[in-house]
Amino acid sequence: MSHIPAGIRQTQKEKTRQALLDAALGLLEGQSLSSLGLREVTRAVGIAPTAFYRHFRSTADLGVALVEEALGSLHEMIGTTLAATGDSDERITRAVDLIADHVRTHAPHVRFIARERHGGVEPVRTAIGEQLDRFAEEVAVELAKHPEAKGWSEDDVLMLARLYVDHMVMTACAFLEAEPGTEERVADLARRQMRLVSLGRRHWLD
Amino acid sequence: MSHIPAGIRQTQKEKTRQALLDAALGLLEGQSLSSLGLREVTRAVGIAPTAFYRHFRSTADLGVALVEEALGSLHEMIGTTLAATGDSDERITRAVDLIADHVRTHAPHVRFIARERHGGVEPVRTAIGEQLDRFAEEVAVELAKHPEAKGWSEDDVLMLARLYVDHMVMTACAFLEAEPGTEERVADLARRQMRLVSLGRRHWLD
DNA sequence: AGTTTCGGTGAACGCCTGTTCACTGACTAA
DNA sequence: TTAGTCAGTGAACAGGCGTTCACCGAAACT
Repeated sequence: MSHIPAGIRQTQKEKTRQALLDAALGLLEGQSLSSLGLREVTRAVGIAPTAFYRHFRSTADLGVALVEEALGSLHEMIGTTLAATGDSDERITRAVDLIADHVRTHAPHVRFIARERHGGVEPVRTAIGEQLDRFAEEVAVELAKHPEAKGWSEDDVLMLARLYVDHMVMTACAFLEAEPGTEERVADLARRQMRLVSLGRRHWLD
Repeated sequence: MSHIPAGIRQTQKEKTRQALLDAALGLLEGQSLSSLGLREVTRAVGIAPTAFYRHFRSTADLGVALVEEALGSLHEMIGTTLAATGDSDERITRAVDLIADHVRTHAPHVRFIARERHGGVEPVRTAIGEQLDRFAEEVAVELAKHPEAKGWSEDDVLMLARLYVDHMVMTACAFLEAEPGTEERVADLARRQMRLVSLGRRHWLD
């Protein structure tokens, strides 16, 4: 008997909710959230359309939940990656490999974020923007710890952090759209771009 | 009597076609192309739904036409901007101002491109991707002309060009989402990021 | 054991959609 | 002047949509 109830009822509800999220994510591989129908999702799960309302107020609400699922778990990953040791090139290689891996294992999630970041559903756009802002702040904190950040203004650190985060998103999108077999070309491009940025970083205070 | 006929008929058809594009662009401020209905567009123009087919095969077809309208005219602008004289900082300032201006005067077009670049309609995604590829190549040609490109491999020039183009798109999106009054902060961030990239560029061959 | 809670149901509401078809009537070309 | 072209029409079809409501039955609480 656990302290948290987690009865049969709550468990089933969570399972159905997850099924709805999974089904929606699948359907969203080929369309945008603003054209995703509630009936479409419930049909894919095998429940009545009305049951949808027991879990989400609307498809926009479901979208926000998907943002959480797609990006919520990435915060700690970013922290540990940046805190890792190694010289600049090693860290760049590791970062790009990590992005490639993540896109490979979570393609639908990444596609959803790329699509809805500037998509037609305002609450979802906002949710993604907030998550990316958080990423940038977290990256900034890690960058500030590094000895290379000595003499940098707080604003300039954040500027660099945003550049890294946006480049990360850009790279993820490039992997997503890469024809099978051309991923290494994308990775090589991303690494060289990051190397150039790192070079600029080292000479920022000249 | 012009050599090109351009009779009353053809003129009217072109006018209606443009009205359809304009109406669609307006409707697309609040939704994605994949959820845009053909009836919705014709209703906004004030013609029968069936008349839509006289101009476009589908809404995807209309989307591709919108890509042409939004990006087709930008090629020469990019060329002249990069060919302009001035030191690095002046050129950066001018480029960012140009982006800000363009977003101000063509917000719906920019929003459409941002939204559909990774949107749910494949032909439109492809059309945007092709235009951005062309931009990158054109930027690469201009960069190669510059004395700073001495000793650079062709591949590295293209790498830098892609970074500039993607940063341009990123900046345009940032202007789009900037709260009124915060545009100068966005511009300042973009300029510093470009300055850092330019710094990396200068030390690439060290 | 009795009562309440609540995830899921199925019918029904009014409205929307893309596409077809035969059609009209102003412009065009002979 | 006559014949043809063709942008735009309006009705009809067969479906889709989001949302409402009263209802069921098993789990949860007392």
